[in-house]
Order: sequence, then C-alpha cells, then structure tokens
Amino acid sequence: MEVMDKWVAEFFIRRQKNPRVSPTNLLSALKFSESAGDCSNNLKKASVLRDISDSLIRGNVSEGMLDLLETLEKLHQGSSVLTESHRSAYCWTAAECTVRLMWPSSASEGLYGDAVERIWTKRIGVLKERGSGLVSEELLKWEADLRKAVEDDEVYKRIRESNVRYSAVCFLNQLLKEQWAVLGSCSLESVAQRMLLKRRKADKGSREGPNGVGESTRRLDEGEKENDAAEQEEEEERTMGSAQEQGLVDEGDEMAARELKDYLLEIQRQIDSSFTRQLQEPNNANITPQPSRVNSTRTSGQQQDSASESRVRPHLPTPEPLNVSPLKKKRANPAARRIKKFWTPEEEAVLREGVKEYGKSWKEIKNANPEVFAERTEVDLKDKWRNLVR
DNA sequence: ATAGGGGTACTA
DNA sequence: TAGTACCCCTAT
Repeated sequence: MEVMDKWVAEFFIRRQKNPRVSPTNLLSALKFSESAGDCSNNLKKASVLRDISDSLIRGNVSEGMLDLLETLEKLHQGSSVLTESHRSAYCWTAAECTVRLMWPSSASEGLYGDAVERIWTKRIGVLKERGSGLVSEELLKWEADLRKAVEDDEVYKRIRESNVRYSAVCFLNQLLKEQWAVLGSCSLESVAQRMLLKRRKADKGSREGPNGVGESTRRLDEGEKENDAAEQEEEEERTMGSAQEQGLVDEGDEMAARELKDYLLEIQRQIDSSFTRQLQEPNNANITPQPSRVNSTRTSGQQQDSASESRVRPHLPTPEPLNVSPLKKKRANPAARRIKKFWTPEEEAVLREGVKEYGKSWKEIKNANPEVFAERTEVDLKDKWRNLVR
C-alpha cells in the first residue's frame, strides 16, 4: 500500500494553494522506505520544487533557497543534465544572498565580508570540490566581482545599485516552470487518465455513435495538456465521480477510485481539523483519527481493523502556526507587558535595507527576514523606523 | 496592514 | 522636566 501513500503524497505536494501541507513535514511523517527508486525520486523532486515555489511566493530568496537548489541538483544526478535555468537560478540567488547585505555604504562595515566568506568560499567551495555542475562561468564571474568589491569601494557601489533580486526571481520562476513540465503528470493523474481511456473504450463498445467518443477524446486531451494543479484535482473528481455513477469501468478500477477518493477526503479532513484545532494542548504529536466515515468499519484510536484491505494512515504532525506574533507568544496573561529589548545594529541594518527594498511594507520586511525579526512585530518595525527617521 | 497617539521606563 | 527608546492601543 506504500505505493498508494506515495501517490497521494505526491498529489498533495503538487497541489498548489495548500500552505498547510509542507512537503518536508509530509514526507517525514509518512516515513517512506528509500527502496522504491524512481517513484521516490520524483516525489522528492516534487517536494523540493514545492519548497522553492513556497519560498518564492513568500518573497523569500535566501540561503535556504541555495540549499534547495543544491538538493535538486543532487536529485538530478545521473538522470539528466543540469538545465541552464538551474545554473542561472543558483548563481543569481547566491549573488542576491550576498548583495542584500550591502546595506552599508562601504564593504568594510556590516555583514558583507562574512557573507562572501560563508557563501562564496565555504558553500561554493564545497560545490567546486565535488565538481558540481552548478559552478558555471557566470558564477565564477560573480565570485570574482563580489570578491573585488570587498577591496574596491567603486566596484562595491556599482554592484550595490544593481537589482540582483529581480534576476534571481526570474530565473527561479523559469526553473520551476521547466522542472514541473519535466516531471509531467503526477501518478494520480496518470491513473485518472488511464481510467478515462478505459471508459472511452467501454463507451465505444457498449453504446452511442461517434458523438460520445468525440466528447471523451476531447476531455482526455484536456487532461493531458493542463498541468495546473487545481485542474488536476478537478480532473480527479470528475473521473472518479463518473466512474462510480456509470459503472462502466471494471471492478478493480472502481475500487481503486473509491479508495483514492476516500483517502483524499481523509487527509483533507485531517488538515482541516488541525487548522481549526489550535487551542488544545500542544503535546499531541499524533492527530486523532476523525470518527465520521462513510463506511464505518474502522475503530477510532491507533489500532486499525484487521480486514484484508487495512492500510496505514498517515499521521501528519500538527503544523506549527505560521508567524506567531511575539505579542501572543510571550505572554499568556494580557496584563503583562513585553520585556523591553533594545534593537541590535543588525536588526537596524536589516530594517533599513528592508525599507529600501519594500518601502513601508512592514509585514513584507518581516517576512523577508523571519529570523532577524523573530522577536519583533510589524508594528515594532514601524515604530523603530519612526525613531530612526526622527 | 498601517499610521498615529499615547504610555512606561530610563537618563540626564 | 524633557528627551529617548521601546511598547501598546485603536482608527482608518
């Protein structure tokens, strides 16, 4: 049944607009065995792509992105050549991670020197050692320029003015587009398409003239072309719904279809319930299975029934609420005040940089630097800026 | 989500 | 008492 788990996991990871499902968490919760080669690899690729995409949506182009790009490269090893967009995305993201720290007017102040060390000497040094394909000419050129900027204030100022971030984002988007296309249909979708094919055959054999066949063909073509994740889901529903209504597919497929649909509903319920249930005690590592089920053969609790079709349900960890405000995190009783904490020079610097980049969008600035501003609210940023400009 | 008024703690 | 830095509340 692990194959089924993988299909569903893949489906969820591919599906957009589901921020509660973090690919990394989902995969670690499901604990797949490493054995099942190709399937696992695609699953991992999909999960890395989702992570990149999520990061991008949140406007977060940081060193974590470099980790993801390196992971993606490793997943490709042996199977295919690195694409140009992958190399460029890595190169410009690395540049952006360095250039974003050019907030002081000269290289000798601030964190720039550290960043060059950390990213270009250590991180990219490792890449060079293992002969990574990510080390492109473009990358080496950037390295030379950024190193020159440590010494030469003219070069520093020139680079400081350029909009590296924009290029990085463009290349990352390009990479995503290409990689999703290469991955093709997800397994669930392929199954749905196969079922459509079968039904079309059945249609042809049992009833109707060329009209019905033409209709089915058109719908199949749609399914093949559209790769948008939302569409995939609709395709799923339609296929399974009609498979049940018409009873035209053979029994095995029908059972599989029910199974899949059940499974999806189950996971969706778990996700929904963990969304609404945040006030409960924090030590519930496992989610209690929901009692209501269509076919109520299951007992509640950890043990599953022993029937032949029993399967292991995934136990998703309760997601950490995103971005808990320090206001709420720190104090349980609303009477107390937060402890006064002075701003560090780093926080100040990152704030200046943030305002330069985003303007007075305090929330965006905070989201772009979640670690630095972990203890600050958007309002804090606003207040601090008020102080700084006074 | 953000801007602005105002409170608290501290310093000189 | 005034000035500063940080924090909180509330109207828009």
